[in-house]
Amino acid sequence: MTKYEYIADIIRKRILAGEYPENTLIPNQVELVEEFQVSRMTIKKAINILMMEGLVYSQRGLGTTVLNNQLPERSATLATDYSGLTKGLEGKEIKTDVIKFDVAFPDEFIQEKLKITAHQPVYEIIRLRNVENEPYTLEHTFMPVDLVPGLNEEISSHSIYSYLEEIGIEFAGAHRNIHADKSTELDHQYLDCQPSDPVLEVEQVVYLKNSRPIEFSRSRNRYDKKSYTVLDVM
Amino acid sequence: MTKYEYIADIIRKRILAGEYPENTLIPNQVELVEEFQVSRMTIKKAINILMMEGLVYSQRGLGTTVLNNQLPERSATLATDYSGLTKGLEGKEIKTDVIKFDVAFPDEFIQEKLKITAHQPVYEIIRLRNVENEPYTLEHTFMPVDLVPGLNEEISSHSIYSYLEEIGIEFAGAHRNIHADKSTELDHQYLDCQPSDPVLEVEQVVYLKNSRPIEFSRSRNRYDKKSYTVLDVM
DNA sequence: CAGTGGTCTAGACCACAAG
DNA sequence: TTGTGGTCTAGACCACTGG
Repeated sequence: MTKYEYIADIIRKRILAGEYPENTLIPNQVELVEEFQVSRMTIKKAINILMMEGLVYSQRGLGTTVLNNQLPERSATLATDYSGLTKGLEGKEIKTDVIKFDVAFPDEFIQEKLKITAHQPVYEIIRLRNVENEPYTLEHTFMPVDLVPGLNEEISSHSIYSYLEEIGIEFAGAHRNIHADKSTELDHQYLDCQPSDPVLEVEQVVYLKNSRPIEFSRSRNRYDKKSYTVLDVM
Repeated sequence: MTKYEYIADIIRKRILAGEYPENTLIPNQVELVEEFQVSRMTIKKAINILMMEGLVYSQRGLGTTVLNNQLPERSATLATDYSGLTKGLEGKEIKTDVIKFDVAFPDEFIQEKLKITAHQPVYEIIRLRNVENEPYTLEHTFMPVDLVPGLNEEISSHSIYSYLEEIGIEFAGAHRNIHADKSTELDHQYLDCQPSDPVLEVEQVVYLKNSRPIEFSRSRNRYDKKSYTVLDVM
């Protein structure tokens, strides 16, 4: 844990606890320098984190203001949440049905997305994630076999991402595309939705630290159960 | 223009020009310090910008790698684009029909979103944006009157955001929620879509630098014409 | 004007990857 | 071990806000 992360954590707690109330200024950077006994650059970096989280906003000449407490809305998934399931679901019962688990050679589309050749096999996995016994997301995932040795149906039925973390795989980031679509036969069957219901589809490519794509997936969500939130700071 | 923005611009151009090819390392930070005659912190900040744009990725001990050229995909709107229309539409003919332009008192929902009281009037504007004579987005917008003096139907029929920039209004950021919905009567009428077609709805609150919300809007998009892309760097 | 945050420096030390 | 990027410092100057 770096100093600036540590300091950001403390200030965040103070904001959430109301110690620094909404629409007021937090102590200026010089005062924070004195409190934490660090350089101002370090304070600045800590505040930057909070600004990217949408908690505060800094203005030259004025100070740093606490914005309205942006708490998690309804069942929305933060766009920075890439494991597919919201952290807000912690504590709830999550059950995963593995509908398909296969190894096959990729078609051209998948080759392009995962930057691999036709001769490198991929896992093809379809999973239904249930939360509190209600269908939540239907995920269709492709991963290169050579990047994820030892993946199997048993692991898939729990959390693939926990497994990846265990074997020391580190992620660099993800590219997502979010759009609406008509529901298909498969959606009706598994998401338990009506033919007239739309779905929210999220396509993502997840990259490793070495810049290789490790996953291409499409997840389809009931339109009334899931949405995405994005926070832009300019 | 700060030094680090200037340097980021130059390095970005080199990457896009192929001078720093994909999947190769760019010169290390010490070399860049020598080339640009600045401190390493400044080089670091410049590289950070490119990393947030998804162009490069830095690893301790290794260097900074050029990632695959992430060019704009299909008709996707970048999530950091808050004016409602993609910059990729530049050069195309955009026509705006103002369907409703009213001033009224806000209901509770809008009061909450815009952080105002029931006695502060708001503009309520419904606009249809057409691109190349095809319906593109149906926007339903609320803005506090006191923040945007002099807004009228004529201005609304062009670009509200250009007007806001002209009168010197500065934005701090936006909160967006993206989800799918069934299409309504209004959608069928204006977006020229079928009753069975879903729509992609984006709700956003745009904040000013002084942290006041200036806009709450819902925009509804044909599911086959628009999507959102989000880039996460961890 | 005084006070704020934004940038920038020159140098230091550390964590990490690779040979 | 060497070279890389990540962090951190102490101080400086500047741009902007408000009175």
